[in-house]
Amino acid sequence: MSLDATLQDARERVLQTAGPIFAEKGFRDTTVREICDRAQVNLASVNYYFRDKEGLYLEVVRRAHQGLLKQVPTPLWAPETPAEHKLTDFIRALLTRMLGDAGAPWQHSLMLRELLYPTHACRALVEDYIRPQFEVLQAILSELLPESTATAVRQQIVFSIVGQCLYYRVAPHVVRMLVGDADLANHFGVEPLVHHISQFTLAALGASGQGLPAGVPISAPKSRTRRHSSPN
Amino acid sequence: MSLDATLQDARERVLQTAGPIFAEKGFRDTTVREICDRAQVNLASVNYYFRDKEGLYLEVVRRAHQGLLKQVPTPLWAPETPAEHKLTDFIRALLTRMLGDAGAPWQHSLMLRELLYPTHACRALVEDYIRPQFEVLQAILSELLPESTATAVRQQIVFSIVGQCLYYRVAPHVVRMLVGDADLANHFGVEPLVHHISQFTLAALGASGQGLPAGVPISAPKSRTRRHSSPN
DNA sequence: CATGGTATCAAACAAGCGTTTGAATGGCCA
DNA sequence: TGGCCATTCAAACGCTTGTTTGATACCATG
Repeated sequence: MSLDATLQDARERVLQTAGPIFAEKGFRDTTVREICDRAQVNLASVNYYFRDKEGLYLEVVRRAHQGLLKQVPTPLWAPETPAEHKLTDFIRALLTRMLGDAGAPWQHSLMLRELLYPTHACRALVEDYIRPQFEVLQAILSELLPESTATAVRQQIVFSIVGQCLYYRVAPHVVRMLVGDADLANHFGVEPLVHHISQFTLAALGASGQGLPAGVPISAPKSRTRRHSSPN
Repeated sequence: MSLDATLQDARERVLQTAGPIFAEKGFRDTTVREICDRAQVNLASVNYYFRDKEGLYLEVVRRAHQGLLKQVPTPLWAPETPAEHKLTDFIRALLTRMLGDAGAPWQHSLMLRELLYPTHACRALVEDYIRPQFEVLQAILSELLPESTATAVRQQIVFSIVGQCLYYRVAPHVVRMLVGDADLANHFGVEPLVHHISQFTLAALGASGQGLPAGVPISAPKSRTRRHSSPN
């Protein structure tokens, strides 16, 4: 009930401290002692505020998941926006979040852990966060594909796009070891990858669907509406 | 005694038991007690044969890695084989190993863990197992692309192909939750995915992927026996 | 038989973990 | 002021973990 209550409450300090640690080390390798040390609260605080370690973890995941939703709202395009443009925007948003120069790197690490080795928090994550984006992308593809295209084929294409982007999140070490340093800097940053994956995907769609213009403008209209609501 | 000679040694039983457990639970969540219970050896065996738990883990990773190399040798095609054909074969091999109806599911789980959260065993894995395949795929692409194509672009395409396949290994839960059960069975098995990813990729490359004969079996692995060095 | 090295075993050890406890603290209202 | 409540704290508890120990069985060799 005071002004911001973020750095005041011990509860809040624990939550904010625990997030990055859980993301980096996973649930099991994270100790409540480390959390409490770094948050400068007493060892018993986790059990006092969150009942037990798992209670804290679930709350952290819930927060991270809310934070992602707030930070990356469903993008809105003007109705006359060409679908190729929307696709490129979508891919840019995806890659930006994955390689995260933005303010949310650890939330995605946590999410990736949940997807690979799901806990109780996984289902809500998929339904609330992943499925909406899955359907946005499907809608974009509907504009680029013949009407007759089967749903399953559209979904295969969605996974092909997401898979291309996710790879750089899953296996950054591999990329770093396989390509030279110079190429890494010049051709594997966010924008070069946006260019490649967009071109690659549009070319694939153009050949399988009806003939589409190959050239796609790679303009960068960052239409980020970043709302800031109360942390509740 | 003559059949395998593997079920005799306690050391061997520990190794074979530990593999799947490490793959499923990770290093930290696996207890030596569970391993020894399931292997029906004494609790002290891990320390007796492998010095400590990490010693056992490294040996397990080394074995898994060797097993993968043996099981999936570099495929050899007849020189006149069209590159599109090779690409489809390569993708089929990749997906088969990923979704593994074959005999090696847990080795890949272990590998995936290493890639995401690397330990000391990661570098060797990349150099010995991943890089060779990376270069095979690059060679195939060289046949499909103009001579003038930059190396970095070829590598981006390699990652686009691998990313598409890897997705079904990384996020099988997500796929299962997002698509209907009927579609899952009909369109997301190995062979439908081979078809989709091949077509998608070839279309992107500008080649006509249509009319390729499907159903080419993966070449049988060459049997190569290798005795491992004495425990020291 | 005696011997020495190898393998197996039950038992215990030491450390780290999550969690609990009970007292101390400090603000708020009657 | 005195009592109530939420919060903080140091300390300890109980359990699981990886690891070590010392005794015991096995077995080929002199």
